[in-house]
Amino acid sequence: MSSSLLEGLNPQQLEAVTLPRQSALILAGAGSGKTRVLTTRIAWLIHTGQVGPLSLLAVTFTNKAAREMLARISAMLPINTRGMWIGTFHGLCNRMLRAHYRDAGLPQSFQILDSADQLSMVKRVVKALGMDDEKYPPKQAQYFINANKEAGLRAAQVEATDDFSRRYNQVYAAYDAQCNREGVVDFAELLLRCYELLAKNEALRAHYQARFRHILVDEFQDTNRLQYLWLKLLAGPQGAVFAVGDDDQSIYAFRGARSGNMFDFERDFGVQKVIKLEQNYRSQGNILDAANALIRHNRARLGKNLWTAEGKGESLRLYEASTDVDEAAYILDEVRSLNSEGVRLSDIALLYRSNAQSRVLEHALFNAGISYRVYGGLRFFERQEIKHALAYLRLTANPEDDGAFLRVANFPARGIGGRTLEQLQASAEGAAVSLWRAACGNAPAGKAGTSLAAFVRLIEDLRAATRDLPLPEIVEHVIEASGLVAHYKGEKEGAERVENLEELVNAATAFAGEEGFAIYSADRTDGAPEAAAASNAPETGARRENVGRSDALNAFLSHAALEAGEHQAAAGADALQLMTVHSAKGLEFDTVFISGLEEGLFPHENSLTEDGGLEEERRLMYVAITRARRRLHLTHAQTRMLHGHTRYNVASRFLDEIPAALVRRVSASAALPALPPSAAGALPARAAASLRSYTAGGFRIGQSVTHPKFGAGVIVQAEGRGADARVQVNFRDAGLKWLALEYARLQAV
DNA sequence: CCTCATTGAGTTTTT
DNA sequence: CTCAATGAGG
Repeated sequence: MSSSLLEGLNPQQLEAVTLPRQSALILAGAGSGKTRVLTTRIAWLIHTGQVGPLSLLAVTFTNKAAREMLARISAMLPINTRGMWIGTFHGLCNRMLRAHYRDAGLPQSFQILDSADQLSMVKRVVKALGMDDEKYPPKQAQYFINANKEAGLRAAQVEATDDFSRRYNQVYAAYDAQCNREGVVDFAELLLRCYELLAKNEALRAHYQARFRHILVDEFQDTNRLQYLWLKLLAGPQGAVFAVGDDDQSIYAFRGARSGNMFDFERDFGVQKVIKLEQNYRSQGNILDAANALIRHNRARLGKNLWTAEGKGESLRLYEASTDVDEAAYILDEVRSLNSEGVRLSDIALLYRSNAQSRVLEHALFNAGISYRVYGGLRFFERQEIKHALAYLRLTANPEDDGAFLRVANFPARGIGGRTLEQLQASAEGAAVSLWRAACGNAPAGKAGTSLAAFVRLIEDLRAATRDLPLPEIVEHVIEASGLVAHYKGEKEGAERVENLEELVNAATAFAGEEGFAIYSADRTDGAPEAAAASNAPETGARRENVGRSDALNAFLSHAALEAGEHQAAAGADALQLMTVHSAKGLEFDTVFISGLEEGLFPHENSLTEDGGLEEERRLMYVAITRARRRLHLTHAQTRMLHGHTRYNVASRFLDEIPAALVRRVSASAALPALPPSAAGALPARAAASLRSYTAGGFRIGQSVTHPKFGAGVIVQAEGRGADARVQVNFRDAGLKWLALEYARLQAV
């Protein structure tokens, strides 16, 4: 099997896989075999004896990508991947911090806050500072904190110039102080803390720099500043970083990703070799041509052109719907006929720019009885009942966790009201201690004090009773003894929640039994340096079966925070796939529908005011197009219901950027009766009825028009008659304008 | 403490 | 329009 490792690679892939030890940038276009190159290189490095499995580090953005990488490596090499440093940025940082918690200034059982936990902590801090949460929304403060952490800045280093940033920075400082008191870290903190650990601890830095002879990075275009700095520090001056990315698929600038890191990387790491992977193994020619033509309109590019050895394939299809409902009907018909031709539903994707668009589509599919699956719902570990159970578990691991305390102190209800908690918070703040300590110490007299004491006793009992239990039994005991299960059993719609709680026990069982364990546990088997070894728990070198209760529980809680689970429970076997373009990244389908291709929607109107926003939208469109293997349908609607109002949209400029020769315009599907060609005639009866309000000039609301100066647009409002008649036109490029019909030389399209 | 009503916001999202 | 979050009242 090993001799066949390199078989079937094209020359560029082969060169990338077998590159000598040096920093290199691999520009890997969509569908060019990026993951294959990455995993084959790892397998090749190990197989040829250039590096041991424990001396390389590979980092991804999602757990899914990390799992896939591990699975592919196991398939290529007969080695045990357990213990290898392959994971997400956050997962790897967590692992390092667990191993060196003392050097990092963290308690051994530090807990991880997810975004919701973080927001509630920020709210508490804003309140404690006596700030007006209307004027300074906690959400904004949270954004401020994360943006600065991701830029590598602590509150003391932030240059606050205006009043708002000064106030938010105050929140940042207080928030960090509170996190330290409670022994909790947010996602960005995992990275920043790990970065600082390596930056200030020379022995540790030297150890890891020497250890990780090869560092491989997936989706490099999505790295933020802090991740880049972390990589640089970890690699060191002698490091070899193999970065794989595609600047054309950078669609997360809005959350801090800097595709500019690719330029910096070439400079900072003295990159000698930039390899472009441009042969695409996924899509047929017409689809690739469309993608290439579109993305050529972007200026900020490293430059790359995809090609395929396959034929041109089918033309793209463009359908202009009258309404969003009509658009859904078209898609439905096409899906039906494809399905009857033998295309599996799960091989068809329905993509849209924003989640709100899925509603109409779902409605149509539901009524037609077509099974579908929507990505992007509540995830398992984010469910209320699961968060409650985790809060109890967290309190048994670390009672100083105020967030967990507040979440369950009165859930299930046990007579600890808002008033009691307020008093407790005040006394905790006064003494600069956690709520737990405040509750243990000077519990107020009376009924409130009794309830608090009972809660304290409950947590202590949970702790004592689970001390020597294996992980699944800890979880089982806690969901029962906390009263959660009983509470939900008593609720009329609580059956599903009880099931989820039981599922949590199963999750713990699965977790304890598999390798996920190693990823989140402190790393004890790979000889960290003195400074580090000293900070490890006494049982250095312990085997997995000896790992203590707190380790197993901490690992499981980390897992819960860092891997919130599938977006939705896997539905029936064969279902149509509905998702936003963002969540489609990395996936591929036989047939893809991109819906809502309208100005204002895609590109989204908010993006137009942002710096580089339009180019990011175009990259997003590029990602959408390149998901398709054989068939690509593009649809837009003249009229769409959004936020309770009808909007009249112009076709997306992206449609104009695709060469007409690649596209076949289709009118309503063959399954529907043929319609007259005129725009008004093509409207379904109910839509036409609602639009039949003609203005004096003979123009109609919803009609497409052109103006000699402003170009293409759609009439969205009309008023007045005769010489006073005015219409409001939504121009694709010029935006909304009121025009007097007497003067404006408007033309119907 | 729970329920009902009002209010407001409404791109994209992983960790 | 529709969902989530907050606040008043039983």
